[in-house]
Amino acid sequence: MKVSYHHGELRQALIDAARALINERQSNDFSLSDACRRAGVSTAAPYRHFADKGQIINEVVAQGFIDMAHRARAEAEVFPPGAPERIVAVGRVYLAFAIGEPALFRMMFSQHANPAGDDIATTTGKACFAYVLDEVISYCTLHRVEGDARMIAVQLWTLVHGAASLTIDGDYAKVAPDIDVTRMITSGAERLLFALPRDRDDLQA
Amino acid sequence: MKVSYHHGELRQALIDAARALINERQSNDFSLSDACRRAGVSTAAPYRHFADKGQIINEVVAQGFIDMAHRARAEAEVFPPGAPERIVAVGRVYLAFAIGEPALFRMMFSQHANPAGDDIATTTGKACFAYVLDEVISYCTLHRVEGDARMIAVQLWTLVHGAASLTIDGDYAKVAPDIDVTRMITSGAERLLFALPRDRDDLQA
DNA sequence: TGTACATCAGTGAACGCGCGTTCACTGATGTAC
DNA sequence: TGTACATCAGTGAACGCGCGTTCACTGATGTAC
Repeated sequence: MKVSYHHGELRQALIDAARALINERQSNDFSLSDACRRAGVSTAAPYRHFADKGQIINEVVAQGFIDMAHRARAEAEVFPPGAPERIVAVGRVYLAFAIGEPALFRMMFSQHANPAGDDIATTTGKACFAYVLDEVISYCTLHRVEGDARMIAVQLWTLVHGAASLTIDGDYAKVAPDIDVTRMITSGAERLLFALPRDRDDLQA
Repeated sequence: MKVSYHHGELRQALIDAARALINERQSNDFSLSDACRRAGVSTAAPYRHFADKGQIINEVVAQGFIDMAHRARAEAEVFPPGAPERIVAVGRVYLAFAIGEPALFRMMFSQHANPAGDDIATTTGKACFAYVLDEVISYCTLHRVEGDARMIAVQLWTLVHGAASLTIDGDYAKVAPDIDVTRMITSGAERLLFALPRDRDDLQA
């Protein structure tokens, strides 16, 4: 029930509406007018709170990163530092986030940073990525995993990110519909983390 | 020089124009009118060759897949069957394609297939993915690589795809600007292909 | 506690814009005889 | 080889649409005295 002329929480309401629209339409080109309709205000109202549409998108992306990092942390911190389950938890949250809000996920990862790189979306994105990498690096350090910990962390991130992308874009379904994505990631992560390289000629071109 | 009233190659010219615009604007929402301008025809002309804008997009995506598969094949077939360089070549082409035409790459992989899945974009996409997987599977089979060849193939695909995505979206730059993507992929691929699992408790949750 | 008033957060109408698509048309092309 | 004519591949003007944004405005809120 609308009880007063002033909305009170319009800023956040518009961000929420935009996020909902992005997810419903599975597309990043939601319209600001739609978001206003959903929030129950006129199309001019947003300009009290945002400079333009782009700023709302930035805010939505930023909140996405905050949510994702928050969920990952919450799931990981159940386990003690160094527990392998922490890495599994982070990966699971990453994949679940992509499946839960695919269009938002795509937007989060395809914002080309402004040159300065100091907008809210870039900042929160960096923090989120850094956390993901840190979990793996901590694990590697604690367990003296062989190899460059930072590179292994990037490899795990890349594997999970690729799996999330190919899943939500329906590409696995086209050519490997039977694949169990979680199992695929887990087995890949094991090999990346724990593998002893065989003594053989390698892939170096 | 326009020599005749009839264009002659308008169909392909429009596809080319659309592809060029997609790449120039780094965005999938190019306008059909722009493509017409570029091809030097009126905005009504496309409707002699295509039902609607969507059909042009499908065609662009399909040609993208055909190009990518063609290039990968060309680079791979320089080496004899079973050579590890074949896999490297396919991965290199995959990454180079993404870097060369990032917006097209994104469109290719985020077309949600129509329910029937029988449009040209889906068909060529399947063929392209299948070829990528087959290269790895053949290698694994020939060299009796330990583990499920199909799963390893999907893991390599996923790793390369993730790397391509994170590269073109500028995400590595945010948090690991020093990473050498090619080296990261190569080292990851080696571990995925040649690793002997260590005897230890694993990541199974 | 009451009141005057500055500030704030909305309204609703309008704008210019570029879009995808349709329409009746016209000039070029290819073919049958 | 020449001609009549059906077909084809364009034109250019117009359409309706929804968009992001601006504008002058108004009603609600909060505060100083």
